[in-house]
Amino acid sequence: MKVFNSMTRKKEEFVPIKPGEVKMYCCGPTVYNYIHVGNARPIILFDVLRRYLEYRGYQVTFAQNFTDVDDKIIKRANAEGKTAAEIAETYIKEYFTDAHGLGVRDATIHPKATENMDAIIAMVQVLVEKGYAYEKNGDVYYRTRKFPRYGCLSGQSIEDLEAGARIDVNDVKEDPMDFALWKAAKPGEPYWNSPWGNGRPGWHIECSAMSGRYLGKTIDIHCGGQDLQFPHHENEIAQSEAANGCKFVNYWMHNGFLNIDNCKMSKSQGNFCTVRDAAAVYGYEPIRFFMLSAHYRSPINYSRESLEQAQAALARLYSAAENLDFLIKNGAEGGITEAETAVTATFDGYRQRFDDAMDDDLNTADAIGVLFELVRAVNTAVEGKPTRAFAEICKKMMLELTDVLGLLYRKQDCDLDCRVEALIQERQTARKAKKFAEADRIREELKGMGIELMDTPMGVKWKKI
RNA sequence: GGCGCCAUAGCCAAGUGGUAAGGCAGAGGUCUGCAAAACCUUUACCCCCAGUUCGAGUCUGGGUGGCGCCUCCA
Repeated sequence: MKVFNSMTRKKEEFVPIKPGEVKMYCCGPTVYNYIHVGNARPIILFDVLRRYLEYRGYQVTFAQNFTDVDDKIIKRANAEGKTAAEIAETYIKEYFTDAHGLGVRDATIHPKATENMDAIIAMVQVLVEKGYAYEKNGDVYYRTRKFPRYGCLSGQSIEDLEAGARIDVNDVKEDPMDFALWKAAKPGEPYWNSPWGNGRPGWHIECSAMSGRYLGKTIDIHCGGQDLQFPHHENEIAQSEAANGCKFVNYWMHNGFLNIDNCKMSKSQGNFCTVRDAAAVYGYEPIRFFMLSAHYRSPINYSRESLEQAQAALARLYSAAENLDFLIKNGAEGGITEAETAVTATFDGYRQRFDDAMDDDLNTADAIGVLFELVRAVNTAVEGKPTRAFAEICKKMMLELTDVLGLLYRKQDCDLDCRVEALIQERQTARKAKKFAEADRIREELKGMGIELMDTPMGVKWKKI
């Protein structure tokens, strides 16, 4: 498998540190609000990366943190008269509602900054002892000039970075590029005890500390949005490598932005749309499909049209899958025929092309193309009256690929199923008696329930619209 | 100022130098009591100009147009 490494800016063959195992870390959300559609992009994408690695036989340990102490959380807590912990807890819960809705599996571990203060403080201490950090009035700052590789990820020297830096008046710091590892507590803020007095961690240190604690000093893959490349990931490198004295990350992966009206969607710009709101209009799964329909490093534009196209494309997938379910119940008995065997013989080719696409830096768009080609082949092969056994093999093949992408996870509603089946029976009776007006009336009634019927030689199929 | 990205059909979007995947939308057809789904057919001067090459969407240079990071941000 090849992945584009943001550090070297090249596609590289992926070689894990330990054969058969992958340690990956993804920067998770700061929990002060519902996640927006832009936040969902890395969450979905790296869920697919994890699924694909597992599909290829790797044992994956995947850590995704929650930043649960931070200025924005504190600000919101104060505004609502709650504690920061309450705000964080609320939005962690909401995060999981959205993530599960989007078909995202839980990471192996979801560490929280507040539950890892010991590791964070210990790491800051090491940095101070090694001379990479200094304390000033209860704050601790990282001395960027002490770390020669600073800027390696963003491809910039400290001088270049400073030249473009916006005004940052802070007499406390030795250098404008220095960043906070620890912040002295201000009145009304949550704090923890430390060798430098009461305070809380800076944003960057938690990822270094938790990545080290849960995955080890050197990890295989570290991922996140492109906007984290600088300064967040740059700072993580500086912290981890200075403290641990070894390479921090072998492969850096960054996803492109999600735009809205061709502008970056971000909370700070206020042009964001929450996953919750988008899902209310389009459903969760089309959001996932939309994200995977383009390459992860390209910018994508969120729009009504894009989401509606994703809905329609997904409907084709569901329609094929449900068609197969129907045939598994109603198809011909007996072993698969010669003609059917000829079709299943082609399946390895689809799988291979799918894998090739995913191997090429996670080309999900290409992989989806292969999936649709498979769908057409299956749809064609299944015309007439196929055997149940054949339908079953086709379904299995299809699910094998959709599972890697995390698609087709929509649940069945058993209660609804029973009512629908009963009405379909009534309509069939009417049709046999050639009472077409009555039959059409029932079809309309079902349509009102969001159910669409399809008459076939093998019986009536139905689906949710 | 520094670093970097993108430009493929009406729309979305892949594409190891050998005359363009896939999806959506549109048109025609097959099937159907009527439908729906499905299937078949159909839709591309690959932003412009040079260059390298037997051959370029794909490489090089130069334009034009759009975008990102250098500040909290997925």
